[in-house]
Amino acid sequence: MVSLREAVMTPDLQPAFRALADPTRRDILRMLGDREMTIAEVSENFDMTRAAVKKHLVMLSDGGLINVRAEGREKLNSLNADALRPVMHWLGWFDQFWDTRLDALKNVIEQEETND
Amino acid sequence: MVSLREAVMTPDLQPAFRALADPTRRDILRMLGDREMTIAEVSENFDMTRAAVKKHLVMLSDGGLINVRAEGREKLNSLNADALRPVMHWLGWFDQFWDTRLDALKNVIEQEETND
DNA sequence: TTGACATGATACCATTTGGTATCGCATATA
DNA sequence: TATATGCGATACCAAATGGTATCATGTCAA
Repeated sequence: MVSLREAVMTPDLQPAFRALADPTRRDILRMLGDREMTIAEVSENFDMTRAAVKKHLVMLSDGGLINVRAEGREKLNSLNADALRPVMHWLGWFDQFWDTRLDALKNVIEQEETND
Repeated sequence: MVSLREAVMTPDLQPAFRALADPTRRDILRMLGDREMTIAEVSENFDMTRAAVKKHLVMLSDGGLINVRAEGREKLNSLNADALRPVMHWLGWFDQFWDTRLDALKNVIEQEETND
Protein backbone atom coordinates (compact mmCIF):
# COMPACT_ATOMS: atom_id res chain seq x y z
CA MET A 1 0.00 0.00 0.00
CA VAL A 2 1.49 3.24 -1.10
CA SER A 3 0.47 6.68 0.06
CA LEU A 4 -1.49 9.04 -2.13
CA ARG A 5 1.61 11.11 -2.58
CA GLU A 6 3.68 8.12 -3.63
CA ALA A 7 1.03 6.94 -6.04
CA VAL A 8 0.84 10.33 -7.71
CA MET A 9 4.37 11.58 -7.53
CA THR A 10 6.51 8.46 -7.63
CA PRO A 11 5.18 6.12 -10.28
CA ASP A 12 7.71 3.98 -12.10
CA LEU A 13 9.82 6.63 -13.75
CA GLN A 14 11.76 4.22 -15.91
CA PRO A 15 9.42 4.06 -18.94
CA ALA A 16 9.17 7.85 -19.05
CA PHE A 17 12.90 8.46 -18.71
CA ARG A 18 13.57 5.81 -21.32
CA ALA A 19 11.08 7.40 -23.70
CA LEU A 20 12.74 10.78 -23.24
CA ALA A 21 16.21 9.40 -23.97
CA ASP A 22 15.77 9.53 -27.74
CA PRO A 23 15.88 12.82 -29.67
CA THR A 24 13.30 11.67 -32.21
CA ARG A 25 10.85 10.95 -29.42
CA ARG A 26 11.50 14.31 -27.78
CA ASP A 27 10.83 15.97 -31.13
CA ILE A 28 7.59 14.03 -31.50
CA LEU A 29 6.43 15.23 -28.10
CA ARG A 30 6.92 18.84 -29.07
CA MET A 31 5.14 18.28 -32.39
CA LEU A 32 2.17 16.84 -30.57
CA GLY A 33 2.13 20.01 -28.50
CA ASP A 34 0.71 21.73 -31.55
CA ARG A 35 -2.01 19.23 -32.34
CA GLU A 36 -2.83 15.55 -32.30
CA MET A 37 -1.45 13.70 -35.29
CA THR A 38 -1.77 10.39 -37.06
CA ILE A 39 1.23 8.13 -37.44
CA ALA A 40 1.46 9.09 -41.10
CA GLU A 41 1.53 12.78 -40.23
CA VAL A 42 4.22 12.32 -37.62
CA SER A 43 6.24 10.23 -40.06
CA GLU A 44 6.24 12.99 -42.66
CA ASN A 45 8.47 15.00 -40.35
CA PHE A 46 11.21 12.39 -40.14
CA ASP A 47 13.52 10.65 -42.53
CA MET A 48 12.56 7.17 -41.48
CA THR A 49 9.84 4.65 -42.22
CA ARG A 50 6.43 4.70 -40.66
CA ALA A 51 7.26 1.45 -38.88
CA ALA A 52 10.21 3.09 -37.15
CA VAL A 53 8.06 6.03 -36.06
CA LYS A 54 5.46 3.57 -34.83
CA LYS A 55 8.05 1.99 -32.53
CA HIS A 56 8.86 5.38 -31.09
CA LEU A 57 5.18 6.06 -30.53
CA VAL A 58 4.85 2.76 -28.70
CA MET A 59 7.69 3.72 -26.36
CA LEU A 60 6.12 7.12 -25.79
CA SER A 61 2.85 5.38 -25.01
CA ASP A 62 4.60 2.94 -22.67
CA GLY A 63 5.90 5.93 -20.79
CA GLY A 64 2.42 7.40 -20.68
CA LEU A 65 3.64 10.47 -22.52
CA ILE A 66 1.07 10.22 -25.28
CA ASN A 67 -2.51 9.08 -25.61
CA VAL A 68 -3.85 7.28 -28.67
CA ARG A 69 -7.40 7.66 -29.85
CA ALA A 70 -8.94 5.69 -32.69
CA GLU A 71 -11.07 7.53 -35.20
CA GLY A 72 -12.22 5.39 -38.04
CA ARG A 73 -9.20 3.79 -39.59
CA GLU A 74 -6.92 6.49 -38.20
CA LYS A 75 -5.14 6.62 -34.86
CA LEU A 76 -4.70 10.05 -33.40
CA ASN A 77 -1.73 10.51 -31.10
CA SER A 78 -1.91 13.33 -28.57
CA LEU A 79 0.45 14.71 -25.97
CA ASN A 80 -0.10 13.74 -22.35
CA ALA A 81 2.06 16.37 -20.72
CA ASP A 82 0.89 15.44 -17.25
CA ALA A 83 3.05 12.35 -17.44
CA LEU A 84 6.07 14.64 -17.37
CA ARG A 85 5.20 15.84 -13.90
CA PRO A 86 6.77 12.94 -12.03
CA VAL A 87 9.90 13.44 -14.10
CA MET A 88 9.96 17.13 -13.20
CA HIS A 89 9.37 16.17 -9.60
CA TRP A 90 12.30 13.78 -9.60
CA LEU A 91 14.56 16.44 -11.08
CA GLY A 92 13.24 18.97 -8.63
CA TRP A 93 14.89 17.11 -5.78
CA PHE A 94 18.17 18.44 -7.10
CA ASP A 95 17.11 22.04 -6.71
CA GLN A 96 18.83 22.04 -3.34
CA PHE A 97 22.19 21.58 -5.05
CA TRP A 98 21.85 24.24 -7.71
CA ASP A 99 24.54 26.80 -7.73
CA THR A 100 22.85 29.93 -6.47
CA ARG A 101 25.41 32.01 -8.34
CA LEU A 102 23.53 31.05 -11.48
CA ASP A 103 20.24 32.38 -10.22
CA ALA A 104 20.94 35.88 -11.46
CA LEU A 105 21.69 34.50 -14.91
CA LYS A 106 18.55 32.43 -14.78
CA ASN A 107 16.54 35.52 -14.07
CA VAL A 108 18.09 37.28 -17.03
CA ILE A 109 17.17 34.40 -19.27
CA GLU A 110 13.63 34.20 -18.03
CA GLN A 111 13.31 37.92 -18.60
CA GLU A 112 14.46 37.37 -22.17
CA GLU A 113 11.81 34.72 -22.60
CA THR A 114 9.04 37.11 -21.72
CA ASN A 115 10.26 39.21 -24.64
CA ASP A 116 10.08 36.39 -27.19
CA MET B 1 27.13 31.90 -33.33
CA VAL B 2 24.50 31.16 -30.74
CA SER B 3 22.96 33.60 -28.34
CA LEU B 4 23.87 33.66 -24.69
CA ARG B 5 20.53 32.19 -23.88
CA GLU B 6 20.98 29.36 -26.35
CA ALA B 7 24.46 28.62 -25.11
CA VAL B 8 23.30 28.40 -21.52
CA MET B 9 19.86 26.92 -21.83
CA THR B 10 20.03 24.79 -24.94
CA PRO B 11 23.22 22.78 -24.90
CA ASP B 12 23.11 19.34 -26.48
CA LEU B 13 20.59 17.63 -24.25
CA GLN B 14 21.21 14.18 -25.63
CA PRO B 15 24.10 13.09 -23.36
CA ALA B 16 22.19 14.24 -20.28
CA PHE B 17 18.91 12.59 -21.25
CA ARG B 18 20.76 9.42 -22.14
CA ALA B 19 22.56 9.44 -18.80
CA LEU B 20 19.27 9.83 -16.98
CA ALA B 21 17.66 6.93 -18.83
CA ASP B 22 19.21 4.29 -16.57
CA PRO B 23 17.92 3.67 -13.03
CA THR B 24 21.38 2.80 -11.70
CA ARG B 25 22.68 6.15 -12.91
CA ARG B 26 19.76 8.01 -11.39
CA ASP B 27 20.48 6.27 -8.09
CA ILE B 28 24.14 7.24 -8.32
CA LEU B 29 23.20 10.88 -8.81
CA ARG B 30 21.13 10.88 -5.64
CA MET B 31 23.91 9.14 -3.72
CA LEU B 32 26.34 11.81 -4.80
CA GLY B 33 23.93 14.35 -3.40
CA ASP B 34 25.07 13.28 0.03
CA ARG B 35 28.80 13.46 -0.59
CA GLU B 36 31.46 12.90 -3.20
CA MET B 37 32.46 9.27 -3.51
CA THR B 38 35.15 7.11 -5.04
CA ILE B 39 34.25 4.48 -7.61
CA ALA B 40 34.78 1.79 -5.00
CA GLU B 41 32.38 3.50 -2.60
CA VAL B 42 29.70 3.88 -5.27
CA SER B 43 30.18 0.25 -6.26
CA GLU B 44 29.51 -0.95 -2.71
CA ASN B 45 25.92 0.17 -3.14
CA PHE B 46 25.24 -1.95 -6.20
CA ASP B 47 25.27 -5.62 -7.04
CA MET B 48 27.60 -5.26 -9.98
CA THR B 49 31.31 -5.06 -10.63
CA ARG B 50 33.36 -1.90 -10.28
CA ALA B 51 33.93 -1.94 -14.04
CA ALA B 52 30.19 -1.78 -14.68
CA VAL B 53 29.81 1.11 -12.25
CA LYS B 54 32.72 2.82 -13.94
CA LYS B 55 30.88 2.69 -17.26
CA HIS B 56 27.87 4.34 -15.68
CA LEU B 57 30.09 7.03 -14.22
CA VAL B 58 31.57 7.69 -17.65
CA MET B 59 28.10 8.20 -19.10
CA LEU B 60 27.18 10.50 -16.24
CA SER B 61 30.36 12.43 -16.90
CA ASP B 62 29.61 12.57 -20.63
CA GLY B 63 26.32 14.16 -19.74
CA GLY B 64 28.11 16.62 -17.47
CA LEU B 65 26.08 15.39 -14.54
CA ILE B 66 29.09 14.61 -12.39
CA ASN B 67 32.56 16.03 -11.90
CA VAL B 68 35.61 13.89 -11.23
CA ARG B 69 38.49 15.07 -9.09
CA ALA B 70 41.74 13.16 -8.61
CA GLU B 71 43.16 12.95 -5.13
CA GLY B 72 46.19 10.73 -4.92
CA ARG B 73 45.29 7.41 -6.43
CA GLU B 74 41.62 7.99 -5.76
CA LYS B 75 39.06 9.63 -8.04
CA LEU B 76 36.33 11.51 -6.27
CA ASN B 77 33.03 11.76 -8.13
CA SER B 78 30.74 14.62 -7.22
CA LEU B 79 27.30 15.72 -8.31
CA ASN B 80 27.03 18.57 -10.81
CA ALA B 81 23.37 19.38 -10.37
CA ASP B 82 23.61 22.47 -12.53
CA ALA B 83 23.77 20.20 -15.57
CA LEU B 84 20.18 19.24 -14.84
CA ARG B 85 18.99 22.77 -15.45
CA PRO B 86 18.82 22.50 -19.24
CA VAL B 87 16.84 19.29 -18.79
CA MET B 88 14.44 21.02 -16.43
CA HIS B 89 14.21 23.87 -18.89
CA TRP B 90 13.32 21.54 -21.73
CA LEU B 91 10.62 19.89 -19.64
CA GLY B 92 9.38 23.29 -18.50
CA TRP B 93 8.22 24.01 -22.04
CA PHE B 94 5.41 21.54 -21.41
CA ASP B 95 4.08 23.47 -18.44
CA GLN B 96 1.64 25.12 -20.82
CA PHE B 97 -0.07 21.78 -21.38
CA TRP B 98 -0.39 20.68 -17.81
CA ASP B 99 -3.85 19.91 -16.67
CA THR B 100 -4.72 22.72 -14.31
CA ARG B 101 -7.17 20.48 -12.56
CA LEU B 102 -4.16 18.78 -11.03
CA ASP B 103 -2.85 21.99 -9.52
CA ALA B 104 -4.90 21.61 -6.38
CA LEU B 105 -3.54 18.12 -5.89
CA LYS B 106 -0.04 19.38 -6.52
CA ASN B 107 -0.48 21.95 -3.79
CA VAL B 108 -1.64 19.26 -1.37
CA ILE B 109 1.42 17.21 -2.14
CA GLU B 110 3.79 20.10 -1.73
CA GLN B 111 2.15 20.88 1.58
CA GLU B 112 2.80 17.29 2.64
CA GLU B 113 6.42 17.68 1.69
CA THR B 114 6.90 20.60 4.03
CA ASN B 115 5.80 18.25 6.81
CA ASP B 116 8.36 15.55 6.03
C1' DT C 1 -18.10 -5.92 -53.62
C1' DT C 2 -13.84 -4.30 -54.77
C1' DG C 3 -10.12 -1.44 -54.30
C1' DA C 4 -7.43 1.88 -51.88
C1' DC C 5 -5.34 3.21 -47.80
C1' DA C 6 -4.02 3.80 -42.79
C1' DT C 7 -2.38 1.03 -39.53
C1' DG C 8 -0.54 -3.25 -37.09
C1' DA C 9 2.63 -7.22 -36.82
C1' DT C 10 6.46 -9.79 -37.76
C1' DA C 11 11.05 -11.10 -39.18
C1' DC C 12 15.39 -9.52 -39.75
C1' DC C 13 19.75 -6.67 -39.24
C1' DA C 14 23.49 -3.51 -37.26
C1' DT C 15 24.67 -0.93 -33.38
C1' DT C 16 24.46 0.32 -28.64
C1' DT C 17 24.03 -0.90 -23.97
C1' DG C 18 24.90 -3.17 -19.61
C1' DG C 19 27.35 -6.47 -17.81
C1' DT C 20 31.70 -9.73 -16.76
C1' DA C 21 36.59 -11.12 -16.53
C1' DT C 22 41.20 -9.90 -16.85
C1' DC C 23 45.25 -7.33 -17.27
C1' DG C 24 48.20 -3.28 -16.52
C1' DC C 25 49.49 1.02 -14.19
C1' DA C 26 50.06 4.39 -10.61
C1' DT C 27 50.28 5.37 -5.83
C1' DA C 28 50.40 4.51 -0.82
C1' DT C 29 52.62 2.00 2.67
C1' DA C 30 55.26 -1.69 5.24
C1' DT D 1 62.19 -1.71 -2.44
C1' DA D 2 58.30 -4.71 -2.22
C1' DT D 3 53.71 -5.12 -2.07
C1' DA D 4 49.03 -4.12 -1.61
C1' DT D 5 45.44 -1.26 -3.41
C1' DG D 6 42.53 1.90 -6.29
C1' DC D 7 41.66 2.68 -10.76
C1' DG D 8 41.68 2.42 -16.06
C1' DA D 9 41.50 -0.27 -20.38
C1' DT D 10 40.38 -3.92 -23.08
C1' DA D 11 38.12 -7.97 -24.87
C1' DC D 12 34.16 -10.33 -24.79
C1' DC D 13 29.07 -11.54 -24.31
C1' DA D 14 23.82 -11.19 -24.12
C1' DA D 15 20.13 -8.25 -24.56
C1' DA D 16 17.97 -3.99 -25.93
C1' DT D 17 17.57 -0.42 -29.40
C1' DG D 18 16.72 1.80 -33.83
C1' DG D 19 16.09 0.86 -38.16
C1' DT D 20 14.30 -1.77 -42.63
C1' DA D 21 11.24 -4.69 -45.54
C1' DT D 22 7.19 -7.22 -45.95
C1' DC D 23 2.75 -8.92 -45.19
C1' DA D 24 -1.84 -8.93 -42.77
C1' DT D 25 -5.98 -6.46 -41.22
C1' DG D 26 -9.66 -3.16 -40.82
C1' DT D 27 -12.14 0.69 -42.77
C1' DC D 28 -13.59 4.07 -46.20
C1' DA D 29 -15.42 4.93 -50.74
C1' DA D 30 -16.70 4.09 -55.56
